[in-house]
Amino acid sequence: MSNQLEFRHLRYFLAVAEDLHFRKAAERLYISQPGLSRQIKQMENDLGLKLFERHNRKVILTEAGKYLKDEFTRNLKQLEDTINHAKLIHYGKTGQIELGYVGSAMQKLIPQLLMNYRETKPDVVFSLKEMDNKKQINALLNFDIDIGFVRLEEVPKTIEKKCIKSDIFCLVLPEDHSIDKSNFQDLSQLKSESFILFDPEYSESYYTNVLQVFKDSGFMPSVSHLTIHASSIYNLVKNNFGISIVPKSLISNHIKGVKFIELDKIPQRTNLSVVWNKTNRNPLLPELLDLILSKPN
Amino acid sequence: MSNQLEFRHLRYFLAVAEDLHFRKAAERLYISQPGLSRQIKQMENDLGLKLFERHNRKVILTEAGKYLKDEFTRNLKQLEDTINHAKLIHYGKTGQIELGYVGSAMQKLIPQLLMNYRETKPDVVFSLKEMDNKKQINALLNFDIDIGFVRLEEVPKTIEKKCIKSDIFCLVLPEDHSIDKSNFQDLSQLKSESFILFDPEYSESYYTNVLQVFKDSGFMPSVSHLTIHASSIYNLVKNNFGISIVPKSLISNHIKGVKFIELDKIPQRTNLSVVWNKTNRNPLLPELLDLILSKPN
DNA sequence: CTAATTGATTACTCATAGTTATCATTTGTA
DNA sequence: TACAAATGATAACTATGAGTAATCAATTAG
Repeated sequence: MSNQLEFRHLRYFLAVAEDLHFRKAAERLYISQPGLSRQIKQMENDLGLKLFERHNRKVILTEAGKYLKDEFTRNLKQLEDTINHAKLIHYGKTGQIELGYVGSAMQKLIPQLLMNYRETKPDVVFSLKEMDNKKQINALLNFDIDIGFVRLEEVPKTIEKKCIKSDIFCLVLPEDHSIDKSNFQDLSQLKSESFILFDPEYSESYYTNVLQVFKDSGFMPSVSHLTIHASSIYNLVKNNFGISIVPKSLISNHIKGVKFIELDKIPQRTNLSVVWNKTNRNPLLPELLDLILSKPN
Repeated sequence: MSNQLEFRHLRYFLAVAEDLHFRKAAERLYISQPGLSRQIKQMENDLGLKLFERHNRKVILTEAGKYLKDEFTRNLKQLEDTINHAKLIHYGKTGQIELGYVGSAMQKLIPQLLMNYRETKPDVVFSLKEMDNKKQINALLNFDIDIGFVRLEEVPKTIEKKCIKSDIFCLVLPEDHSIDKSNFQDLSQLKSESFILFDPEYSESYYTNVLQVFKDSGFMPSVSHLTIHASSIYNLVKNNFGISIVPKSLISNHIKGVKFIELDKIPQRTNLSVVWNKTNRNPLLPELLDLILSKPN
């Protein structure tokens, strides 16, 4: 079904939809009227719906036809823009950057970065893909992305890495928890709690880093839930399913029902790094890296 | 240029872009390798750019090719969604409504209307077109739109009209103008000012209505600027190019640098009306009209 | 050094887009 | 009422070009 559909059909359909007149449309398309009639009919069969109501001496669009007229017009226009942009890329006038990131980098960093970059290079197309640390490294090696934002300490030799943000950890507690900033001294106060942590599947090295925090406090936590999204953690904590530890940068102002305590005494930090492939030849990459690395981290 | 391009080419290109291997891709597409090679080459000629770098024993995407891979994938996906939606329309499961409006109706009314409607019929596609009063009437007669929002008193016989909002006028003055709510009594206080008004080209009947306001106050205003957008009026007034009169509904909360005085004493109102074609058979229309007309205006 | 892998080239064939000629139906008009 | 013009559908034919099989050239692996 709808596998024989070609652009030709769309062009023909749009011509008829505009003129509502097969002969005129055929003339405008430089083909014969019977040929046009047949193509439209074939298209109708193919899509499994009637595009036109043929009355004795007039042709009108069906409801579905009206809808498709608008959508196909948009679609062809978009395709044309796409091709023009591809030509710009081909002739080195502009380009695109494929960017991978772990969810936590989307909080503030990447939106800001894109806004800054867009000021100087408004034509560049960004393609954003949320992926975990491992996937980003693989994607860099295959040139599927040009640049990544990861929480990793170790990367392969061909991958370059530069830390751009060092974050302290924060405790996440339900709003009415007995411990708060005034009486908190040490993590060991919480050894009997159950914890909600980021899934090690998502970032191995982040997980071991967090576990080290507990080890340093002299206990191993009982882990009740593993999750991938910070918002799930907040929800679970709010509803008393456990408590958690997250990097400070994952905290935004408007999170209701939980409270945070900064763990500024412990040595562990979670580092957000830019990573890229040394052998990547994307001409836009050096400038983008300059922009990122020139920032006061 | 790029007029021979067909969906076939996109499908073939995407297959090769995914496999980076002509033979495997050809197999997957159930065609022979030479056929595939030729189609890709033809596509490259047609677009005027190289999609792949063919090395001795490996094929890689060019920058433009990478970009096109993403875009074409998106495009085909979108097209598929479009066709599925058209089928829903065809089988009467849902539909689309083409809606025309004068700019001033976009302020609050239409967004709210759409939000209300979407609650009950989330699948219906709205196609919004800003058009002046005359164009909307024509579009209704040609069934190019299903419903319109106009400021008109007279409409043709086949067009139905119902007033949904009656607005008083407001004076628009620069913030530091000597006249304000406390000392304003009558428009004739402003007979020596120059006025910025909506272009009669955009709405004849609105213009004559406004002129009647002045006539009733015993003077004809000197008109310094004509414009189509309310925001231009506010900007011009702010910068002391003149003062103006606008319908109250065009005023939003966050307009800086100007002040407004309601003209609640004068009899003129500017009416916003829904208009539709009696003979329109769009099955979604009656329900939409119900929703609009049931509202306390 | 041979065998396997891979994309390009060449010469063929066959499916189908497009053509010409014609029909059926309707509408406007003499 | 009859005749000419208009409009889309149908049928039979043609020719363009998508797809094929066979082969080549270049490279890599064992």
